Amino acid sequence: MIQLIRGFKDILPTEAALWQHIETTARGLFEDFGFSEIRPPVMERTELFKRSIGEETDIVEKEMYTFPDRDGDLITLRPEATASIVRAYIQHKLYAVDPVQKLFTIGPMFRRERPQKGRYRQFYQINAEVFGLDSPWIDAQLIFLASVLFQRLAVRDVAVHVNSLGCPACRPVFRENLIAYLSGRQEHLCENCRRRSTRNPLRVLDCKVPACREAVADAPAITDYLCGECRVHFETVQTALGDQQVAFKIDKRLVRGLDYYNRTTFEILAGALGAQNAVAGGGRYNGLVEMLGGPPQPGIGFAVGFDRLVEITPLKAADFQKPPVLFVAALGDQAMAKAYPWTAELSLCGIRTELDLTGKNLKGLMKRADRLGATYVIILGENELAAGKAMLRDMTTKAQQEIELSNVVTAIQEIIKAKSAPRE
RNA sequence: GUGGGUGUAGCUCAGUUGGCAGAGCACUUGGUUGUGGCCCAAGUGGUCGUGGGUUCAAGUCCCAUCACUCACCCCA
Repeated sequence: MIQLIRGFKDILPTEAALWQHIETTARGLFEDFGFSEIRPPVMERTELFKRSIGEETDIVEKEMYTFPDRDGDLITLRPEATASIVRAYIQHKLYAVDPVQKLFTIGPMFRRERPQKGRYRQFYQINAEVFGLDSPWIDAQLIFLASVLFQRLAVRDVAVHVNSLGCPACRPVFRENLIAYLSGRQEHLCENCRRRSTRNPLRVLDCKVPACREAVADAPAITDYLCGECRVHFETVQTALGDQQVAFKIDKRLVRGLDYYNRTTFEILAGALGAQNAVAGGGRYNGLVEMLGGPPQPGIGFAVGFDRLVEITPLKAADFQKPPVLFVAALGDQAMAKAYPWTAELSLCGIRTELDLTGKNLKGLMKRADRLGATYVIILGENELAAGKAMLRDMTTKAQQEIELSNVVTAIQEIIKAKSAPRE
């Protein structure tokens, strides 16, 4: 048997219902806050990711699905969405229409890592990106949006971590100080961090090796080196979050893996996830648009790990299934010939109708209707045909009533709509 | 890329010292001529992940391999 590729997975019908619910919730939330959907392709020129994410990152160095196209051009399955969205913003000159663009997208990403809990080679993200705004209020709003999304999905026990990475004016100063600090304690650092301590010293701060954590416990904090503008920016973000009762923690070790971040960065962590505990992460990337050939417009965005969200929401897939409202039990060829057209009519009217074609006897059909969770069963057999009627059974009350075959479609519609209307 | 754990029916899992391949659930049929859930009975269903080795005999022991899984690393 041919099996699916390692690290990939099927979203089966029973789970897909919950996925749809999460997607609908996210979509509705973003739209209410003025975001529009964008759907970039899942493949791009390799160069795009190299330049945006950074040559020295793990993603680019060893995790991308990259291969030559027929003509020899290198193309890559996207490991994240921001690069593509920035590319689209530039390529279609969206900034010319309005530099301010608030966009979201939902779709699969690909990274060739070793699979484990909460980590797949094809995984899904909900992304939100905002271009053209440098205001700290939008930083806060994005963090707020992410936390509202979790609330709406009944997710509890998440921790919002925020930090500021400064800007080209202040980060270099911090960087120099950090390098100086690290050079004095090389012997306490792991092999990775020794290598990183000059090349990418900020990454040392979030190393999880206990010895490294200890060694950098009293390392200089970026927040002490912020320039005036960055300081005010960061403070305003905090004020806004506080005003909206978003609980957060300043995490001076939060530096994040992608090269393009500056100023605000944040992560949302969930305890229930095990080692892969980040459900969302993002930050500001002023300069990225320009670096990729666009105008100097600021940007900020975040990604939510869809698969991880599915794992931590207490919502149950079973609650989102859509069982048939009406199950049609037609006994015999004549009954089937009669039932077939009006069954389709009911479906076209928006009533979930299941015309059973298994050819079982009535007992078997009733059993099947029950298992499918049908609200009503309509029985059409020889007796009913002879009388010009069909028998409608309410599966919860067991009450049965006869329906005239002459106007069976409208009669059933009225009964079903009368019952479901009060719930609106 | 590196380590640990696990692979037996559709699902969840037993399987003793190496000695006939098992249970519960699900499914099919019947008990009930055309009425579901509960109950009872019978039945269907197996490349014991795969390949090799040891043995009179392997689900069980050995080697290899694949898959899944958890962790390292990194991130959503």
